[in-house]
Amino acid sequence: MPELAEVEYFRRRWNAGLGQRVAHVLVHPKAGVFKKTDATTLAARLTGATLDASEAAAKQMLFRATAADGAPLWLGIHLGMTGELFVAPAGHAPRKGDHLVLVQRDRALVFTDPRMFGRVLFHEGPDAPAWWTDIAPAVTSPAFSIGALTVFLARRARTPIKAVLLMQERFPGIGNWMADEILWRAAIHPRRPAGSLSPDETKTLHREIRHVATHALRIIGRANAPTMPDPPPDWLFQHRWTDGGLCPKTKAPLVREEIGGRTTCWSPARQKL
DNA sequence: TCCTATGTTGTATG
DNA sequence: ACATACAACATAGG
Repeated sequence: MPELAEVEYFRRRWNAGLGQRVAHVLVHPKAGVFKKTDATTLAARLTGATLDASEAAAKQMLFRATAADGAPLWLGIHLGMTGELFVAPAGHAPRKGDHLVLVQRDRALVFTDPRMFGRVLFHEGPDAPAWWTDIAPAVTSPAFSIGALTVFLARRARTPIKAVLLMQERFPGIGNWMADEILWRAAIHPRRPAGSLSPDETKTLHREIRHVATHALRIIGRANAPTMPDPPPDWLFQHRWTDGGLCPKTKAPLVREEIGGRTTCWSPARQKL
């Protein structure tokens, strides 16, 4: 489920636990989400630690904590395809798929992920780990310039633009639905080779990447609702999975096909090859 | 039963 | 070394 804005939404769900001590930690150490982490060490070091702050970048979240002995701890979570964070009562009994639970006095912070494409990362030390600092600059930051975009498209010249937009090394946080939303707004066909975009199209693409990211963060990422809000009905998002769905701009039928290994939805009336 | 799924990574090939 | 394409991971729900 989670792309840029959904990750931000889930990150904020754990805000209730910031500034609070972790009384104990429940893990399923053999779960696939701990493939890159020693779950036993993580559980031992987070027990008695205090959660200090959190951030989101790309599709990852970082929770900073201070161990009982004062050491700085860094907990990373990637939600994969089906991961979620939620807050439960302190007595929460972990169910299948609840891979990591930070139990505090007044609540339990739960990471659940049935499909287990998500990952938990852990680091101890004064400096932020590479898995956090190596994340590419946000598409809403000045570093994401038209020049940088142009260079990247040229390098991936023969790949369909849809597949290129999913590359996290340049478009951190963009996922399947955001990529389709961006191309639909920019009126660019998802099969267009990345190297075939004109300077004007590149400029439009750049503008719409920022537009979709900014507004998704505003609508979904900043929401406080207990269930995640959807974008408004004039976004492609609301229509992309409906059989016989119509383009909100042209009212013509939408099309779904696999491009770059992912189901892609577009409006043939406004996105031409 | 069969198909799909808002993601990443390893591997083969050019 | 770099670009490109695709299978594999694991599970639930329609």
